[in-house]
Amino acid sequence: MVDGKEKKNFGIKDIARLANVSIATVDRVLNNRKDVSDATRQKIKDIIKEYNYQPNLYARSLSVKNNLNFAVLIPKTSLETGYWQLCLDGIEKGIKELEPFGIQTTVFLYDQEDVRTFVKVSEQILHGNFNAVVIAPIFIKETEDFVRQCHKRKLQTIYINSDIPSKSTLGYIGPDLNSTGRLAGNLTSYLVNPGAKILILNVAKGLENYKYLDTKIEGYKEYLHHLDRQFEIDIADIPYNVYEEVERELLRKMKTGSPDVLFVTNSRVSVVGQFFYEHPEITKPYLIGFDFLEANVNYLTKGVVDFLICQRPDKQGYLALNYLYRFFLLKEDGVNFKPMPIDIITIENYMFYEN
Amino acid sequence: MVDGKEKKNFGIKDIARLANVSIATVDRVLNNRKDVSDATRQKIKDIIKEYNYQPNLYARSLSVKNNLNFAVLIPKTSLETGYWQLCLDGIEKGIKELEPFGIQTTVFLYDQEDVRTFVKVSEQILHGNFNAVVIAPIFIKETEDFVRQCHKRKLQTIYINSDIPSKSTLGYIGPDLNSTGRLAGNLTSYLVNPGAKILILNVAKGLENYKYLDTKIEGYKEYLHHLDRQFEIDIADIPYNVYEEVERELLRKMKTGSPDVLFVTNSRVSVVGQFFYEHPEITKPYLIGFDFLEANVNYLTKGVVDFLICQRPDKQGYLALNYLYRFFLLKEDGVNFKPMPIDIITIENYMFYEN
DNA sequence: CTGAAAGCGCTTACAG
DNA sequence: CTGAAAGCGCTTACAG
Repeated sequence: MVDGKEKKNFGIKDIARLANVSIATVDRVLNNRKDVSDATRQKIKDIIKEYNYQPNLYARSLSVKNNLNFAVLIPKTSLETGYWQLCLDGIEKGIKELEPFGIQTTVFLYDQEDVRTFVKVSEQILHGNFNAVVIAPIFIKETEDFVRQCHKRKLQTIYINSDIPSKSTLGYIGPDLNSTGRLAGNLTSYLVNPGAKILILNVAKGLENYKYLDTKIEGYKEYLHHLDRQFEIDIADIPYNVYEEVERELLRKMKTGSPDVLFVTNSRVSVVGQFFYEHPEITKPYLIGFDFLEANVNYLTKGVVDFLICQRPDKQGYLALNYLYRFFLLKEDGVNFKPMPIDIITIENYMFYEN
Repeated sequence: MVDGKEKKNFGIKDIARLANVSIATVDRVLNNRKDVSDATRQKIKDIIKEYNYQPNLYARSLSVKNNLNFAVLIPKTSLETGYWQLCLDGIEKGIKELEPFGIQTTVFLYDQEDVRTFVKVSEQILHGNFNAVVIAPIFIKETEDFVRQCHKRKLQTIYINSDIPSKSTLGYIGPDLNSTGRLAGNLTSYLVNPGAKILILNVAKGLENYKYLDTKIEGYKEYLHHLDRQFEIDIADIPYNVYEEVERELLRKMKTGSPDVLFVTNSRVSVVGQFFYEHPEITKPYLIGFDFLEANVNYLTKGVVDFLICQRPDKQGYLALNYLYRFFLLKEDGVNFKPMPIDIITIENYMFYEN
């Protein structure tokens, strides 16, 4: 090495030299440990400030023998709700990034149609040796019980995807559901004339977290009512997993005066898309729905779905792990509420989404 | 440390032990250096595969004495085009992340209204000791000259924000301009009836990179013509920096039959917003423009601007630095073309954008 | 073709 | 209250 004159980063050694102490003492000051006299502490702090010292996080990570274990508790993907796969993708990306820091993350999946599976895996987590758990709540009461147990055992918790009343220790990362509904209302308002017929389709009967869609619907209605344009708003509840039921309901609705806009409150918009694709004789209303799932994008490209509102489920999971990392390793504070961006996807920008 | 049983990461030492060689030899294989017999090389490769060895990038970064110097060459922010500040924000974020890796990045700003400033700083870069330069091209010819000089000196180049015909070595990260225009056309199509009057406002006369807006306009017209709905499309070129000119032109246009949609081809939509805000007596058409600038968002919240199409300028700069890091440190390949997401922002989702 | 040793910037017992 | 030394997982001259 004869590069000689190259500037090294200003590091802990330099501080020690300038302060006439050992690096161990500098380390004590940096990490706010005790056992340092006020005089030396102040001297070192001054030097840190003067030279604008920035710790090398990679060196820190390399030397610290962290033993962190994180758990992730989310629903498993089903055919009907490919949504959770996206969430898992982001989580897996996060897991890979944390591995080099010596952080082990274990994913636990539960069946969102079977509360017993939730209880079962949540107990596994309690008996495992975890420092924190990322939770996507579906079963409100059981999640509350679980979180209470976690806190007893000093297990940090953080919610993603949907918030519930009883608080986690580190907050919530996910969409603001009311705003999500309002945005759908906003888009709707550009599509129709005063007095238009609007049909809200809740293709969610049978899903446990069904209730949380109400917040979206409220936001939607609230926005439209506020415009005061005499819209005729109707709502239909349909089982989430039976195409025939959707078909029957839609055929019925279409007979009694076709709506101008169909607002599907969740990712099941592809089923509605399928209906209009298979019934080309029926004039298609504008169609708005949620989530960047393959089936949904498929009907978007066919021109059947007009707008998809998306909330980056992958980013939620990724960010949650990232926050845990920062909380434990960088000692930063928790989040409390991190609203995700709400994206509008059409046939002309879907191809650039999320890369 | 008496944690004893905790699993260490499987590392270079373990490979060395299993292969009965020294860690130096393992390193040679890992980094594809020569001076290793085929037999040992194969043995080591097998072990790497079998145990799915993942190098600790932070250890690597810590040990490697990299001497990388990057340059960034972008326009400086002006009152009229706060856009470049956003770009700079992302670049500064990237710079901070690269610092712990011992990478020094220097930002050079030029005046997009004065080509001499571009020539001047680009020469500084050539005489500095840089390994790569991130360029936001405005002056086509001068950029081409500069890039040619860079390549002579083995300086890697990468474009952001807008692409130009003569190639950089590492590609382009930015929006696809034609698609951006098409998306605006797509939104327009939802707002109007057949035969509607549409006015394209090119508030860019006097800007050097004026021409590149043509690509957007082409995409816009192309999309609308394709719909075959007898739209009446008009276009107006207006100086980019004089409100009075915008006012005069708009007053004139409004007299000869008010358009239904105004499409402003760049970030100057706030000036048009200002016009309608100051002329409440005039019926406002739908208003579509570009970029998440404070002034634009301001008129979005006032309900004057309807849609802002945004291309994450901060992310471009950040990604460009990230790619350089990966190219030099992780030895990954270049990009060639990385289209940015194209976002649609309205009064109901702007508050969650980009956090 | 191969290995022993030093070093990257930090943290962590341990000894005083 | 303080410091010397070992170690995190890699890379890099240097010696053979």
